[in-house]
Amino acid sequence: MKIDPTSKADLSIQIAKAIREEIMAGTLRVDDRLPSETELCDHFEVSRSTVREALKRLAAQNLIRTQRGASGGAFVNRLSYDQARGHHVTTSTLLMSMNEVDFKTACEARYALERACAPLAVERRTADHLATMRVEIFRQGQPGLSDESFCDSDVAFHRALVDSAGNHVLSYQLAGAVEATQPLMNMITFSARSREKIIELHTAIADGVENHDAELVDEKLAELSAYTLQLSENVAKERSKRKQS
Amino acid sequence: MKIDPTSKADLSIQIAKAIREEIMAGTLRVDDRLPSETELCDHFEVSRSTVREALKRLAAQNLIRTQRGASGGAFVNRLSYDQARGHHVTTSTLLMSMNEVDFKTACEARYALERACAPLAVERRTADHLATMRVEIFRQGQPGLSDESFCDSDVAFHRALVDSAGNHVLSYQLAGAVEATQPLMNMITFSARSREKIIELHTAIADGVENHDAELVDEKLAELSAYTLQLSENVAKERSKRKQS
DNA sequence: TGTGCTATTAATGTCAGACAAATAGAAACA
DNA sequence: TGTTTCTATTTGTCTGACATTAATAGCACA
Repeated sequence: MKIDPTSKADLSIQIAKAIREEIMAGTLRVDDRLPSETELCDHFEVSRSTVREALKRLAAQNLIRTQRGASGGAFVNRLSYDQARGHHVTTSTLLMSMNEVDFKTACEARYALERACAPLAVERRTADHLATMRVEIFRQGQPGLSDESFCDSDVAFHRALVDSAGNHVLSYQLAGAVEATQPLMNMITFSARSREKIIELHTAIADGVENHDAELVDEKLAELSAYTLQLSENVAKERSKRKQS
Repeated sequence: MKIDPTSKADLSIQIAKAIREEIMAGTLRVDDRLPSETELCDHFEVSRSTVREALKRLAAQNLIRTQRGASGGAFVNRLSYDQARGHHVTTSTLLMSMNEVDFKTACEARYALERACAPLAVERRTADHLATMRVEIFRQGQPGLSDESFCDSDVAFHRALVDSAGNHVLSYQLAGAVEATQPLMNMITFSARSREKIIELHTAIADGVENHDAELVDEKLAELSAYTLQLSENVAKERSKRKQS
């Protein structure tokens, strides 16, 4: 746990790196307490501000949490799936918006991954997951539902589908693909799409999951993908037409 | 862009959040310069240390970069796929090690996703991707190759496979699943596994990709998955046996 | 003896002010 | 014109102080 004083990198970066490596190597374990800021100052021979900036870097990655008061300090944080998912979605969203990922690419990735979950989902779905899916479908059919709420419900439906595969790792990895692309997709297509058509496909998917019919689910997901893609192309055409005129 | 002075959350957290939201909303765009630290102090009515801690939080997430000197400052960073991938792999690795994800879950998630890429990979693979795969297979066959190098080559092979799907979003999302689980899988199984068997499967996969034979690739990936799982079970049995004696 | 209040203490959070270092651009100079 | 020097601006680091929070030990009192 040393830093290189000759390096030109910022001290707080080096210190954050040193501590991060201890966490990843397992030297520092979950819920272990880090030395106090003052002790870290002595150890790394830097000022408290520098140590604090390093700790904030780690906190921003959810690697540590801090607590005030006597017997407080910085503790190695157990990375929860929820925290990690939130981060993952944020990053994925930014990645796509900043790099101007085209709709087709996002859509393709998203459905490819979601379809990979389908076989596991139909095998393991619980009554709970099924109920969530049905509830969301019901919501989607309510008249007067705002576009935004419809989007939210759409995300919740797909999340239930993914979660029903009963694999935390899979759910986490998919969150980035599904939840980050969904709003993008909704933004582009919700003006043009038919809720009835979506609800019909969602219902078929839920039925497939309920009856352990992997093929049906796969087929309907493919349809959903094709429909979404078709919509986006229509919207794009419409836009270029409007531009010309 | 305001913070709530009555909130009990740390100021630096609130400030980071405020700025992050501007980035996500698009008010601050890629390469835009943030106000200087002094200006941010004035705006949020906090001290410079607090502003700096907030900026470090954002920097830790690669949302901004900073530059010293006149006309320096903090700039909105374009999230590159590589940066994001690195982060994603780190987080995924920690998530799995901290939550003691069992091997079966990790393996299942990983191959489910990788198989989802196969159809696209066989369709779009370039000569480049194919060459990378062949090179890695060749490396894997070299006698005297260390276990570690074999692992690295294994990761490189699978990454080439995923990349050949020609979808950046997909590659990014898969990095977490493939690169984070691979070392775990290697650690557990490399003592017991047969390199010949792995190389044979890799070769079959490369052949399948070359000949646009999606079914073959899918089948061989399934075999690889089954073989890895089998190995891990043997290792587990071996261990429990040793424990008893 | 037990219980509730208080003082202590140790830790993080925030502030203020200073200097160091880097860097771009302006100014001076050859 | 090209080069060097100076200057202004901005981030990086240091120092020292005080505020806030929270556990704990000690004390007074029933």
